[in-house]
Amino acid sequence: MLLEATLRASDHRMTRPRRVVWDVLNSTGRHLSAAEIVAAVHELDPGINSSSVYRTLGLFADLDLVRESRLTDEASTWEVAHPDDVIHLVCSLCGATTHHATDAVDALRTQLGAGSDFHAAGIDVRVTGTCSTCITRLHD
Amino acid sequence: MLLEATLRASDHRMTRPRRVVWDVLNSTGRHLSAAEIVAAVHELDPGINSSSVYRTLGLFADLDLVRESRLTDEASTWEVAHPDDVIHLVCSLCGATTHHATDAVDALRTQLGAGSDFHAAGIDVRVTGTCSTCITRLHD
DNA sequence: GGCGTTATTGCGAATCAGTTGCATTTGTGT
DNA sequence: ACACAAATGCAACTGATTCGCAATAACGCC
Repeated sequence: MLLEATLRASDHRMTRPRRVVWDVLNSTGRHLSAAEIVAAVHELDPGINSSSVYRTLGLFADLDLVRESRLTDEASTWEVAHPDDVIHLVCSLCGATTHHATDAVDALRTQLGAGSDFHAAGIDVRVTGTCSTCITRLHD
Repeated sequence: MLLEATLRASDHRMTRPRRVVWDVLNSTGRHLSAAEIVAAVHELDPGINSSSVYRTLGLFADLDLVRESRLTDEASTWEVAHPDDVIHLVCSLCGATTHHATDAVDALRTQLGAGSDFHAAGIDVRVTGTCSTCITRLHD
C-alpha cells in the first residue's frame, strides 16, 4: 500500500499503468532499463503505452519511490528506492549490478557537513570493477 | 605535450580536431557537455565536424585522458581526467559542479578489497545538494 | 451508485544526443 | 616527395525519450 498512500498524499491518482509499473519494479528487485520495464509491463498488459511508463517512472522518481541510475554508458536504469549507504557495484564484464552496504557514505556525509560549505542532499556511489562470478570465470 | 605523447604511445595520430578538443577541455577546467565542447571547438575552428568531436572524446576516454560523467539527468559531461578521490559536488539549484578531495574513497576501496568478493577498478562519487553560493542566495 | 471534473492515458509525431558508412583528406614513416 | 593507413567531414540514421492533444478513467460529491 506504500504506492497508493504515497500517490494520495501527493494528490495523484492510482491508475492501472502506475500499479503495473510498480509491480514490475518490485517483483524483480533488480536494476531495470526503461526498455525492460516497458517489456515487462506489456507482458502484464499490452495496452499500456510506453509514454505512460516513462511518465510513471518520472513521477515515481519525483516522489522518491524509485531511483534512476546511470550506471553504465548505456541507457539509465531504474530500481525501487533504497538508502544512500547502499552503493552499486557494477561488473564491467557481465554488466551485473549488485548492492553493497557501507558506512563510508555516512563518513563522507559527516565529513562534508563539517568541513565544506556544500549542503549534501544525496550521495551516489558507483564502483566499477569485476564481480566474483567473472573473476572465477577468468581462471579457466 | 601529454596529449601528443599519449597519442603516439597508443599508435594514434596528432590531428587538428584532437588538439582543439584538448585545448578546449584544458582551458576551462570545468565540466562541459558535448554540445558545449562542440560550440567551443567551432569558435576556434568552425571547420571541425561534431562527429569528430564525439569520436575524439571517445578516444580520449579510452586513453584515460578525459572522464565522462553522468552527473545530472541531462546529457553527460566531460572533463580532463583526475583521480577517483576527487569527487563531484553537484548543486541542484544552479547546476554548478565542484570538486572535493576526500579520503572516504580510499577508505571504501580498502573496505571493498578486504570484505567483499568484488574487485574494484574505479569509484565514482556524486554528491547532490546545495552549493554555498546558492545557500547564501536563499537568505535574501 | 451515478455524475462531473480534471488528471492521466494512448497515440503518433517530434526531438535530440550520439553513431555510422563512405568518399576524401591528412599525418607519418620511409 | 610518396604511399598507405588513419582520421575527417558529411549526411543519413538510430534509438531513447518527450510532447501535444483528443479520448478515457479516477475520484470527490451528492
